[in-house]
Amino acid sequence: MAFTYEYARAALAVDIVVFGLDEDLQVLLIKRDLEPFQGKWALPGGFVRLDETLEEAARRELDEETGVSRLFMEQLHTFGDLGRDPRERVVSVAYYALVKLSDHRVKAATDAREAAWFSVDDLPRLAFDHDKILGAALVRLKGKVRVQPIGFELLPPKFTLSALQRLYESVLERPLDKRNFRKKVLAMGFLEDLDEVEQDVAHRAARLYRFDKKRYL
Amino acid sequence: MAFTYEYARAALAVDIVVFGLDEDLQVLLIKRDLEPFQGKWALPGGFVRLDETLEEAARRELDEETGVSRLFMEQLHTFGDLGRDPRERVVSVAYYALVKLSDHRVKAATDAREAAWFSVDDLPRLAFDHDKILGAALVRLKGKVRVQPIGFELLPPKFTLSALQRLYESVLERPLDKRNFRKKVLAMGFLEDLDEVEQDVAHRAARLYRFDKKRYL
DNA sequence: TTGACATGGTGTCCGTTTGACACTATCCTT
DNA sequence: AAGGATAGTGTCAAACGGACACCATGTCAA
Repeated sequence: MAFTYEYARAALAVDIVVFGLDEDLQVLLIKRDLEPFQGKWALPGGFVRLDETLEEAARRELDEETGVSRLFMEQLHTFGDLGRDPRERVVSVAYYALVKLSDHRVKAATDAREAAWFSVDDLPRLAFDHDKILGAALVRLKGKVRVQPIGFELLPPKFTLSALQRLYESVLERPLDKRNFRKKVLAMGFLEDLDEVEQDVAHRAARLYRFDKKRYL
Repeated sequence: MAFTYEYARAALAVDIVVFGLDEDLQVLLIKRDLEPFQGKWALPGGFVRLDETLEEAARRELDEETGVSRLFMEQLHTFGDLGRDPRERVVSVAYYALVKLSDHRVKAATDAREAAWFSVDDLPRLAFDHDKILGAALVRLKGKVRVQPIGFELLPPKFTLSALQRLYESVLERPLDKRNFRKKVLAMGFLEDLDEVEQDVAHRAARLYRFDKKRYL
């Protein structure tokens, strides 16, 4: 089946920058199995179908290519420069997403398509203009984390204040003062103290907290 | 001439929210001369050609439809919901722009296409999902103006501190304290005192200032 | 000419926020 | 029992933000 239009049309794609947290901040990439850029690492993504919204397309492609689903996702920017795809004009709506790595690490690695997590400090050259997209996503994440508590999307349901601080330090790329950090996040009032401590650690166990969405709103 | 593709493609458009400042904050709209929504007011915009970037398309459409050119413009968000255009699937990349109304008021009014400035406090119902786009642009403008001195794009080259304050009050939709405002903007250090005063006013003349881009950077 | 009117221009105080800074507590391991 | 690792805790000073009122200057009209 073919589709014919009076004027030439660009192809419309979505690309997704998926952030996860391990020791440091990670990004999910897939290895391209087709030309162009065959064998290169790229952001997961693909073409938008006519019967799905842009965000639906992003979620579908991400699930198909990496098995990752059910995550926080937001539109980032639309990239439409000429020549960003060597085949033809492709305009790509980029999204960024945050996932709890604990939920998703294995799935991504065992999927048919080769997908892997990379530290943002040690990235390969990416296909297309995906370096640029990833850079924009990092800038956005840094800006966002200052004003909205989106960081919790990256952590398991129960976490320690130290883990939360490491997350913020990874995203902001600078050390934070422990006392000031704790003072501040506790003053925000949307952390619920679970009255539990972590298990099986080789040192004093830290208290566990949970993000209380109701209190945040 | 016709163009044929293996898969169905959405049409790609741009829409532009142009802000100007008069007594209060204004938006530039055009009256649609074709179906759908014939006779309704809408944001200027149109389809993207394959040989131009998204921003080029936005500037071209704006110039064609309203005569407005050479302005500050930034990408806002991409709107791609199903059914937002009753004819077919259209994905629109929205931009917002700021202009000095003094430069542009007449041109827009005398252009062949019916274009007009509307106060943001007194807007008609717009065609398509343009209400939603305009709402998003207002939210963005409010957020942006707090952290970046973009407001100067809306004023003539020489302006008084009162004019600057009225601009901020229009954008933020709340009154600001005169002394605190002056303290703050002068402390920022990118206003150049021109040692001139306004002319032909029926009261004490105010000093004129200029935005000093070098000092800002 | 003078008084009314409209807008310009100026400083202080207080409460909050931010950032710098160091030591003791607890639990596990050897 | 000692050492190692991380948890947890408070104070002070500077910067910032918001509330608040009066005199100055120029035009216009009586």
